[in-house]
Amino acid sequence: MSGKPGLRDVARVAKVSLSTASRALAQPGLVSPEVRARIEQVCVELRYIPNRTAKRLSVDRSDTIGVIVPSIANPLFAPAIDGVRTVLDARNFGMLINSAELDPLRELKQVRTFLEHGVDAILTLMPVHDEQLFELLEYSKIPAVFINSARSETTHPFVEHDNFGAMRAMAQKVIDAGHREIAIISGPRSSTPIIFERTTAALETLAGSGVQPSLDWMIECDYDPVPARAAVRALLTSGRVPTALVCTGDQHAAAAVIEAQALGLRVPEDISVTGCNDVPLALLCEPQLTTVRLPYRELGETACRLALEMLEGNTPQRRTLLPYEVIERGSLGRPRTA
Amino acid sequence: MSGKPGLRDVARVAKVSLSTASRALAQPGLVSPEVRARIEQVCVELRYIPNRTAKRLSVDRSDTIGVIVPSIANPLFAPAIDGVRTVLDARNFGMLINSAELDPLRELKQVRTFLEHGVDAILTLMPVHDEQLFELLEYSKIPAVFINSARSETTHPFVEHDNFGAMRAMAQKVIDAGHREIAIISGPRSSTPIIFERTTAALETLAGSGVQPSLDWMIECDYDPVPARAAVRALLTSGRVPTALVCTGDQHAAAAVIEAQALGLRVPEDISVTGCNDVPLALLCEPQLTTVRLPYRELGETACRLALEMLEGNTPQRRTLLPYEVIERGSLGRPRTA
DNA sequence: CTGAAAGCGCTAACAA
DNA sequence: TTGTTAGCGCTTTCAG
Repeated sequence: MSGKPGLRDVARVAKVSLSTASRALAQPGLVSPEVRARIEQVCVELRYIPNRTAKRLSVDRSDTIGVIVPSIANPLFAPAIDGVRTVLDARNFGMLINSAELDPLRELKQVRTFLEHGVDAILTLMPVHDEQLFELLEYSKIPAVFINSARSETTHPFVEHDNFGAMRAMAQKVIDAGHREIAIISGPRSSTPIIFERTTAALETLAGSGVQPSLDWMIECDYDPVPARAAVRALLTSGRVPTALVCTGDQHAAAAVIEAQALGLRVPEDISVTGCNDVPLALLCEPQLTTVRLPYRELGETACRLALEMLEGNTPQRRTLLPYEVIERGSLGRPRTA
Repeated sequence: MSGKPGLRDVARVAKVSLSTASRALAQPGLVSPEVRARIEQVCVELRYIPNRTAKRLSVDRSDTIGVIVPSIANPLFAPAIDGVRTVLDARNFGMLINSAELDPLRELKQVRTFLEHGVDAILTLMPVHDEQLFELLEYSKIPAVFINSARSETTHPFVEHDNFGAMRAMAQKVIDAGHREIAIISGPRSSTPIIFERTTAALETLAGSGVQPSLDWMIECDYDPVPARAAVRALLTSGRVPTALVCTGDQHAAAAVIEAQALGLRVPEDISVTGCNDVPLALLCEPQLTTVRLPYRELGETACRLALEMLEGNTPQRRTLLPYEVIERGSLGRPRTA
């Protein structure tokens, strides 16, 4: 009774056996009301704090799930993580989180660490994975769900945005508005399949209307404001100016609006701009961004629910595609010549 | 040997005792090289994954720390969390994270959960706390460090930005530029002491130069783009227009720039705007924001280091004040009349 | 340098 | 309904 009180102490003080005390807390129904009340009473008197580590060791369940994100700092993932947290919270589960910094080998290592820590399931938002990861997951038989990185070769459930559909819809809007002189601004296409998917969707959609952006109208650049703005400026100051800028992310779109205006172009009268994701920034722009909303919070919530379902022994659907929604605001208009 | 291999299996295959196997991994120096090599060999053959839960139970150390944030979604905290992660990563520690949603009672509950999970230390970014929290922390004797919420009554180390100094410096710059007609835009002052501190610093600095903003030039509003813009618009369209807008956050400043421009005012020629924090958004504005940089990543890093130091038995300094840096960009100029 | 044995705090048969 | 007992997988004295 020197250190922290354990269940053993509770039992002694309440004059019951260790197992009765254990049951009183875990399966209250199996203990007589009076005894249970007494035990609960003693718990607060002694300020008993259950030791989950010990519990975990006997039941081989940690009530904790591990989440791997490509980067904690990316604001896009914040709502997704928060979605996970929300559903975990309701179940009193803990969340171990780690950032793989976009490095598949780091992800692999982190999964191993999660395994050591005994997480019950793993969620990953990494866009690409190392081959060994799948082997490890299969070997350890731990439930895992993949967010935004489909794997046709494996059986793990995955949930993703309809990136293709979203971008196609957005591009179609631009076409429908009458634009034909269209430039595309995307993030580094090689970095993640998602950006590649969005770019492809845009391109295919334009092609469907006979529009084929020239190479210098297909820009890849980083998301930081400075390089993004520089890229837009370069595009807008070197020769022919498109009537519309289709961006694969709101960051780029915002940079485009700002930079276009700085060059004296009016948005959308002189040039239209569209984004993707619908982050808060889209509302800060003037005009506000016409964009496609992609539900990031739901991404996390859904993935987490799938994982919990697996923990209960069910086999959830393998693929979950989250819907998009085109949000029409002010940054898309008709081209001047139309 | 049916389920996952344990250290016991490793030992058997390597033909050594359980304790030798344990030592080989934990204190390699105490085991003869040949034996150690054999054991390590077997570990990979068997794909042995150490069980930290078991280890934790015997050594009463989890190599995990718990972090509580007011909100995961707030992009300001992301770098701080990432800072924590970075230093934890280097030590192979895990991070349990939770959001208290700005509710001190939730924080209390989450600390309790962390305690159950056996975290070695706790970091909290919550701005305010419930009284019981301190009692619980003291009772459980767990190392805890407070981020951005100083508590003179307790002995826990805390690290914070020099919010007062930062805002005073920024306000002084505005005064020095010649402004006297100054409005202040802040977040809900009651929500967190930090905002209150910044506002107070600004106010006191202005007062030092005999400037006393009228009540309708002291605006409190939410951080979301829409309410922020609305608030700025109201300010700018109702009577006298200030020559400078001092904002306690870049979000507000960005909204101010946008909205001022939408009303036909030039920044900084007609109206100057200053921010605080120096988030990426500051670079997206045109002109870019003159602001004060507050190191969020370091906030997390430092706090985490302090916690680790405590874990090693040291007693780190109680207060750590992080430096600010005024960043002069384009949104602050001289007033037109000056 | 290596092995045997005693737990860490809790759960879960199995008995009573 | 309650108690007894045997672990969960690992670390760690204490001997050898």
